[in-house]
Amino acid sequence: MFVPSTLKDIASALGYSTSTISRALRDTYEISPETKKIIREYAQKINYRPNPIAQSLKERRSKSIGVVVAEVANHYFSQAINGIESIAYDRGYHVIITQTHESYEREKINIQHLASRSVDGLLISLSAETSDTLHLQDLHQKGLPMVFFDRVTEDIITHKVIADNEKGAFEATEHLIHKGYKRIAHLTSSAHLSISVERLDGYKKALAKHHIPFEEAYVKYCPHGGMFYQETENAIKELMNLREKPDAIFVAGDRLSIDCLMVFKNLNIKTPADIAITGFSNSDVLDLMNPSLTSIRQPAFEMGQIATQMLLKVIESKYPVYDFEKKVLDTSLFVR
Amino acid sequence: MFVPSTLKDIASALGYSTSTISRALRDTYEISPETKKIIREYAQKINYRPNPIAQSLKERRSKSIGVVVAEVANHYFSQAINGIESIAYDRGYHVIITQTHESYEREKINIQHLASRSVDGLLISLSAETSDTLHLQDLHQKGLPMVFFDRVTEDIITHKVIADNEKGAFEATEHLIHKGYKRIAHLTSSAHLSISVERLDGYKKALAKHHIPFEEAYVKYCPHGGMFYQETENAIKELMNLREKPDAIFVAGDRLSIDCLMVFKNLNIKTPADIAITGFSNSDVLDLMNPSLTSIRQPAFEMGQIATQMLLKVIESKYPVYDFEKKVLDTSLFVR
DNA sequence: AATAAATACGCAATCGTTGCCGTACGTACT
DNA sequence: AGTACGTACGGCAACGATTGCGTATTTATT
Repeated sequence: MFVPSTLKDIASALGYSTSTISRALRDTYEISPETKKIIREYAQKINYRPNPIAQSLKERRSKSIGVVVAEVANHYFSQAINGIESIAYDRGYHVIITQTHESYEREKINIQHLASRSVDGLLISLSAETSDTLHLQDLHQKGLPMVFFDRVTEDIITHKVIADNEKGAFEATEHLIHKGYKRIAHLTSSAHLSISVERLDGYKKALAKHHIPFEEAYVKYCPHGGMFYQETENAIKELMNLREKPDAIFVAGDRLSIDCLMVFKNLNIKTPADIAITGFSNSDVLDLMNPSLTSIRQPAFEMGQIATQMLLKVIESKYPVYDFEKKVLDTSLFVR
Repeated sequence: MFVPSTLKDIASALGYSTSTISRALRDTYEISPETKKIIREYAQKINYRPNPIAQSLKERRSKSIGVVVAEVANHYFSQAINGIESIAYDRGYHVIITQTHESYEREKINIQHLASRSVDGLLISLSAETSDTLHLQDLHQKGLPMVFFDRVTEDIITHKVIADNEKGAFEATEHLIHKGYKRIAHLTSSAHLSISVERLDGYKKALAKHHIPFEEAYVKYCPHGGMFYQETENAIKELMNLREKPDAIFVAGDRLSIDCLMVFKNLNIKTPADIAITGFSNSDVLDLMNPSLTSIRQPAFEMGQIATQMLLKVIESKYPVYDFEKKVLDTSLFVR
């Protein structure tokens, strides 16, 4: 079986105590240079690595951070993860990624697992199904550092990183208005997600600015964030069956936008002839898509980086942190 | 700071020894039902969770498996990961995902980290840059269970799961031949990757079957597996600058296929007018793409599942395993 | 020469959990 | 009454690494 060598192995091989080995390898001043040399060369030879499990137990930290996202197949999240890793690896932290697949239950399980596994902190983007955050409040109040990104909650006072969703949504909607569309629908994720609220606000503000009345019937929610294709298709069908059919739609989510294009294709809805569309998406293949999608892109990589920097600051702070920040990054509109 | 409660806390609160607490919670027969009840209720009340770090140290296993893939943004890999998780979670294992971004150095670091972090086993798909596998042979011979999927190596005798790459490549190439193309190029990842070799074989066989001579100049390699856009663009440019320009191209990789379409778009190469294309891809948005891509799809989810089942079988085997299997799954051709 | 200080290392406890061994008390049997 | 066994629990060591404290030996200081 797989059994790596330990300090004790080196100690008995070389005739020193484990303390001496440990100190030699950690370069403590009390060990003579010659002894250090002997020990280090031997350790090198047998390719000794300290057991991180034992270190975690001793030092009560694991030098690892847990990440909770909806799904890695989502371009926004995979880019954010790359940002997270870019910082974490540099600082000597390991990254443990978990997916909720937009399920509240899965989110609870994953977070519980990560917490009990002694991650030093958590980077969280809430699942679409999550409306109450008691499972997180509990951990937070016990002192587990956490930073939210993208899908945040007001229930927990900590660092947060989001895109300027309201502005992004405003621009996307206004873009449709400028193109001459007047009956603009809005397809979004579940209602309790922060991004849904903010993007709805931006949508409403754009309508208001241009004196277009807001129609409740034009707003469709997908409680599972588009995890089920049928959810999206039903929403679109309902919109298309309205007496006053919308002539455009603003979609508030990466997966949702793509799914929407799928629905259009399957239902043979032409765009922009039947209905025009803009949507949030970080996909890097949008340029290849037909129909094309004018998109709002979030700075996912930077968001991951900033969230990680914030988290590490809290983790490595010697004193409890009470001063938290909500960082809002700009979005960009790509007209296609 | 975040400090969860321990057996000792319960013990001193209730006046028992830690051994008794431990046994009561693990439902050992030597503890009286009444004592068990008291202890369990208290544990429930304070929401006690055993510390997995301590358990790992004691039991010399972590109930977690490490996954090494090129990048999660690749649809093939994200689907495989979903398959991996679906099995692992059911069996009580945690999944730690790492990305190589096709870098050999990163692969070494990640694997070393996972191994020393006491994962119970490894699911590996090699990076495009990896040509020697000494870092893995070492761990394997020390007894760390590992299963390869997709990008495998012959250097290590263990379970492997791959798609029928040769057949997939054969079908993709033959599809182009049936369409009437005769000068068929082949764009592939780095030459030492198993999938590259197998797909090249399939390509050659299809040519041979239809008496089309194999042209070395028609085969272009991307040593970094398409991680750099320029690599792909240069390869395409070289093909298009040949005296006898190819009239079709078979692309052997998910990322590469998409990148190829990008290059076509950027260089204003029309397909199929200028050049026809087929490629390996597990993207689920291919139907939305323009130009469209006839694709060979691998059963990624199943591959992840099977690899995980194999790995768990080795991990949980009481005796050393010497009988290994190479499972080959069928691919499917989607004509677009 | 006597004392102080520096050098170089070992011992043992600790992190949280588990498991082997021991034992006090009670019950049953010959 | 004496032996045997079962019940219900406690003590202790161990997993691997770290660290405060102790100490033997050498070197420096007055």
